[in-house]
Amino acid sequence: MLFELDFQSPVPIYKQIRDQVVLAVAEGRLLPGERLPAIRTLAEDAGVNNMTVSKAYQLLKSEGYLVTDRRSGAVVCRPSAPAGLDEDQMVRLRMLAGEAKLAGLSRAEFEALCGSLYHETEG
Amino acid sequence: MLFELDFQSPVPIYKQIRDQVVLAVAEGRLLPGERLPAIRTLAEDAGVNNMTVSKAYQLLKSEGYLVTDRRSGAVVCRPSAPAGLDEDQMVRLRMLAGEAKLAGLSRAEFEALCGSLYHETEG
Amino acid sequence: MLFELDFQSPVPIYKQIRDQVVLAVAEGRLLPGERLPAIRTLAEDAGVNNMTVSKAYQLLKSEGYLVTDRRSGAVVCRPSAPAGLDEDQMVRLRMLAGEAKLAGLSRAEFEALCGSLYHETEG
Amino acid sequence: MLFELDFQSPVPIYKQIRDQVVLAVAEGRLLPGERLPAIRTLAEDAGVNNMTVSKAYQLLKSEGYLVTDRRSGAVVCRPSAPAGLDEDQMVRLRMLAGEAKLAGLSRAEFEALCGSLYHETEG
DNA sequence: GTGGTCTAGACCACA
DNA sequence: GTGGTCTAGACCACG
Repeated sequence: MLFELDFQSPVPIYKQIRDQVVLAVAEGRLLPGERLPAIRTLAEDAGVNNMTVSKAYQLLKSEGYLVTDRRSGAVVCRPSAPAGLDEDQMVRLRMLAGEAKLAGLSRAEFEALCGSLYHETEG
Repeated sequence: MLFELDFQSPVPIYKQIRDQVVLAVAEGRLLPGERLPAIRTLAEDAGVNNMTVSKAYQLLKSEGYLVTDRRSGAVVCRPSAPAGLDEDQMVRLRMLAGEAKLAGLSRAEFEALCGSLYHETEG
Repeated sequence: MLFELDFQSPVPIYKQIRDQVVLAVAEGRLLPGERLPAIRTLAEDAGVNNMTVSKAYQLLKSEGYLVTDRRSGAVVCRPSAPAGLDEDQMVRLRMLAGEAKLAGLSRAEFEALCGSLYHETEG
Repeated sequence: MLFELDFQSPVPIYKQIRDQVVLAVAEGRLLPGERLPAIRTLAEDAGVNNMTVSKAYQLLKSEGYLVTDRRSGAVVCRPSAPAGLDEDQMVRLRMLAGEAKLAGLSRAEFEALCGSLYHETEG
């Protein structure tokens, strides 16, 4: 099963789905060209509303991680024009850098940690 | 002025305040022991409600970035026992590592970026 | 009716709500997995503001007595990893032990009293 | 030094002073007939406002733990007519019994804990 | 429907 | 002066 949803999390469910798809792609568990389950299927499996899954898929589409083909449904794809992190992502990363510093990590430790997390995603 | 709030942002205002305080501490613009503005003062300056600021301060307190002295109000402090990133922070960082990868950054580039953001906070 | 609030009490209303929920759980009047009334419902029934109830619920959540399921609202739960009394609770108990002694109770009487109060909560 | 005040505690300072006097009496560190420091002295030593100490002393007086003699100042005394715990104390103890139960303590464990805390105060 | 957030006031306890 | 609490509304995100 691809998804582990936490209904008690403050993170919206559609966001959790989106996040887990992105991670799966980054880690190579989901390959470009591969099909995602149909909305109804996934919704039933995960015990959530169709609308919730639909929202997640639309978000993924708008971010370029997904294309919907009329015949084959939702298909994974890596962003066509990778252009570095966008502003929102930079803000989040900067925030984490600050928190890491206050949490006692040195710059080297923080870099190493980031690298190892990137590596993990090598799958 | 310490705070720049974006009232259009989906990020709650109390969270924006919290974030900016944390960043300010990390960047050395706010020193441990320094006093934060009184709730009412900040609320008026920023044009938001007292309770919004109050909520931000309580969040900061619960995270250990702030203590409220019964005599002198809100005082900045670095977490007494820095213990690395917590689980939530790790999840956020891991997510960013994945997104960075899909955005076309190499591991080295990502590490360098993280390092530079950490460095920025050296203030 | 689950709640009896005393608006004259110096104890904040949100704290009273929190206390009564905890007691109800301890006494078995509220079972793990059971739903608590919706914030608005409870607020209206009790004649208090939504935010007051909301604050009580958030406090209960932070203490692990409550989880809010994104689909079905507030659900009671016993702390997953019961780990004895925390420091604050120990301080309060120690204070009471001292007061009991000064109130003329012998050690045996105090123990018996504590036991009987625990027993009451067997519900 | 008799007092250790925590200015960052949510417990009011006057209440902390009152609590520590009561504990000291219960533990025998303060004996009936003994004099407490003058308000001004204590206030200066502890770095708090005269009013704060005064409030604590008045509270202690109203509870019967203290009498003020025009010549000798504030004098410790055990309550003249020990009459068991009052209603407020019972409520607090009952609350703790419930919390102890939810924290995983058995009735026997709770009783033993209460007993040991009482014993500690034997000093 | 749910909880989360916010406003524009207010009162109180504390120091 | 400070923070803590509360009210009576409101809007939004989520499912």
